[in-house]
Parts: sequence; C-alpha cells; structure tokens
Amino acid sequence: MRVMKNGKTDRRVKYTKMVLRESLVKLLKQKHITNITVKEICELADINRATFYAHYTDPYDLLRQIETGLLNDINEYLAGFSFSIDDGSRSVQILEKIFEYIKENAEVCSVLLSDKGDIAFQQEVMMIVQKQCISEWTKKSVNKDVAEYLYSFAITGSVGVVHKWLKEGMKQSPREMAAMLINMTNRGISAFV
Amino acid sequence: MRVMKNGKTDRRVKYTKMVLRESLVKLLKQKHITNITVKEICELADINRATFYAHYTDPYDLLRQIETGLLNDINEYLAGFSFSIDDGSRSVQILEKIFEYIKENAEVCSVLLSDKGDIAFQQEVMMIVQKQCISEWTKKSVNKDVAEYLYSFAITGSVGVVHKWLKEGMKQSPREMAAMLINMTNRGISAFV
DNA sequence: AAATTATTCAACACTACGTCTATTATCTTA
DNA sequence: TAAGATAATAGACGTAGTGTTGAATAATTT
Repeated sequence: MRVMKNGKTDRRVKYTKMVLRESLVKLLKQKHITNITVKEICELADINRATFYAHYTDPYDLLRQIETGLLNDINEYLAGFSFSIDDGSRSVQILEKIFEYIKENAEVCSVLLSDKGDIAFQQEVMMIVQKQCISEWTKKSVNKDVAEYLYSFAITGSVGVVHKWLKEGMKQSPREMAAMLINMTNRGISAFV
Repeated sequence: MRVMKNGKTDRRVKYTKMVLRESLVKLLKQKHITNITVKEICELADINRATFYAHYTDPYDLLRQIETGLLNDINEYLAGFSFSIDDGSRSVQILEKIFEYIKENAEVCSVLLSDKGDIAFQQEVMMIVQKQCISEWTKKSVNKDVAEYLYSFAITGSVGVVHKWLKEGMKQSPREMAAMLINMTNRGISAFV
C-alpha cells in the first residue's frame, strides 16, 4: 500500500479492509478464531485470497487489528468526557462510560468481549479503568505485592462480570454495573450483605 | 479397545495414552493448543498417527481428557481430608488444599492453569471451592442476581490470581494464597487497607 | 487522459488431515 | 507356554487449506 500525496488511503483498500473485518466478525459469532480459515473469510467477503495476504498475515492478525481499532475508539470516546478529579467517583464514572460504550457498540463488542474472544484483549479494556485506580490504591498504603494480586483479581474478575452481562442481554444499566463492579472491588461480598 | 475380563486395560493402550499425554503437555509449554498438530504430538511421542486417531479425535480431545483426569484427581485428593463444618473457615481450608495440590503437581498444573490453558477448565477447578460457599452467601441474604455476578467476579478473579501465582514461581505459601483470596472475595480492597 | 496500483485469476508446491488395508508385535487367557 | 485376540505400525490415499507467484484486469489518483 503506497502512501498517497494527500495522506489518505485508496478507496479500494478501505473497502477491502472493511468487508474483511465485517466478515471475520460474522464468523466469530459462529466459531472460535482458531477454526476460521483465510479461505472462508475471503469467500464471505467476496475478496480474493491473494488480496487478504496483501494486508494481513493470517486471521489472527486481522482480529488483532480489529481489536486495537476498538481500543483506540474507546479511548477516543472517553477523551470526549471530562471526569471529576475526585478519586472516589472517578473510577465509577469511567467504568459507567465503558459499559455505555459496550452497549452502544454491542454488535462488535458482544463478539470481542464474550467468552469466545481474546482474554488478553479484554483485560486491556478493563485495565483502562484500573490504571486510574493505581494511585488511589497505593495511597491507601496497601502492600505492593498484595496490590498486584488485587489488580489481577479485580481485572480478571471484571472480565468475568462483563461476559455475564453480555451473555444475558445487558439487562442492568451501565450505571448499575459500574457501581456493582466498584463495590465488589472495594468491599467484596460484604458490600452486598 | 475391548473390555477385558478382569476389567483392566491392555498395557499397550496404557502406554500409548501415557506418552501421548506427556507429549501434549510438553508441547503446551511452548505453544497454544490450537497451534499443535496431531502429527507433531505423535512424532514427539513416537506413536503412529493412526494410533492417535484410534483413541482421540483431535489434540483438543486429548487435552480435555487430561483435564478431566486432573479434575478427578483433585476431587480424590480433597476427599482425603476432613474439613470442619464451620462455614467460616471451611472455604479457606479447601482453597489451601487446592493451592497445595497445584504446587505438588506443578508440572502439569503450571501448563493447564496458566494463561495458555483453557479458561473454562480453570473455572471448573475454582468452582469446586465456590460451590462450598453458595449456601454461605445466600444465607447472608444477598440479592440473587447480584449473587450470580459475585460468583462470576470471584471465580474469574481467582483464576487471574492463580495465573499470577504460577507465573511468578509460587512464592507465597498455599495458606497465604487461600487467605488472600478469601479476603478479596469477602471484603475486597478494604480487607488490605 | 495517463500513470499508478490494488485486485483478480489461475496455478504452484507444501503440509496436515482423516481413513484404510495389510502386516507385525504384544498382550491375555486358557 | 501355546493359541487366539487385538493393539500398533507402515504406507498409501484423496482432500483441503496454506502462502506465494506472475500476468491480466479494474479502479483510483493526479
């Protein structure tokens, strides 16, 4: 792909990449990435197989590019809001926005963030919030080793909650989910007794 | 495989299955199950490819059989101990035993329970403990919907903690880990402030 | 309108798959 | 321990997807 004078990309390239992305997402609804062949992606997208290899090395490469695209999109989305500096509610606010984003982009998200998707990617999404909490937690004078285990627990735990939320049709509101997650992280079961 | 009169299995079958299991575990240390071929499993095990197909449909079938074997083994292991009826410490005790089991069988466990392994299986392992807590939790009059989210959070969170523990060489004692996990689940961050 | 380049088409060798048959080696049991 | 049973092997088979190539075609940019 040559770099054009005006910096834009060739319309043909845009189209090719778009249909290939759509095609993969469709297939991911049915089966795991590892069972998806280049051949079927191309057939569904009506794109020549040689063209696929001109842009991606394999289906997983295509998936990874969809993921990073989504990650950037979420960050842009969050940048559009101004959150309070106050540590206490900041995390909840950001989390709420993330749940809203997921709900608005349910088509893609319900595939990429479901059990079928890539866990590592999902943890990246959840880490966006947790990064905001690091200073907050260390301020609370938690032992450093323990703090790291808390991160793991909270992040992977959150991924599990999002899975369940998506699987069951996103019945709870983003606000509810955000509050629930923060409560679980901060006070565990005792918060709900 | 014919059923023999004394109920035992043919030595040849035992051997074949054993080396195939070992072979797959070795390969899983290097790469994900989806990138492992029947061909290379057999070459490493020095077993004919046709023989593989006589016992398993594909590498994933073999993996699943290793997993259920481990699961049975853990349950047998736990059955060897008598835990107190007292709800408060029962979960901690069981969890401690599980961490001990993992440490003692680090060879297999550090593969099957690592990030490379199957999440669904890992959740099954963690569910052994959580099952013991259900009555405990509902006793505490937690809302039922919320309780389910708590399960998801706690179970997937625990998986994350185990990952980290294994990845960093199991420095903490099983007792420490068990206590930490129960604390996180019950009281969240507030337990460590 | 001309130059550029992305896409297509067809063919290529390669690798793994899953199955089959005949043969050999090993185990069980009487 | 000998006879019968059966598990494992060797080798070949067609199938399917891979990743690459070169020439022809179509669309886009300038």
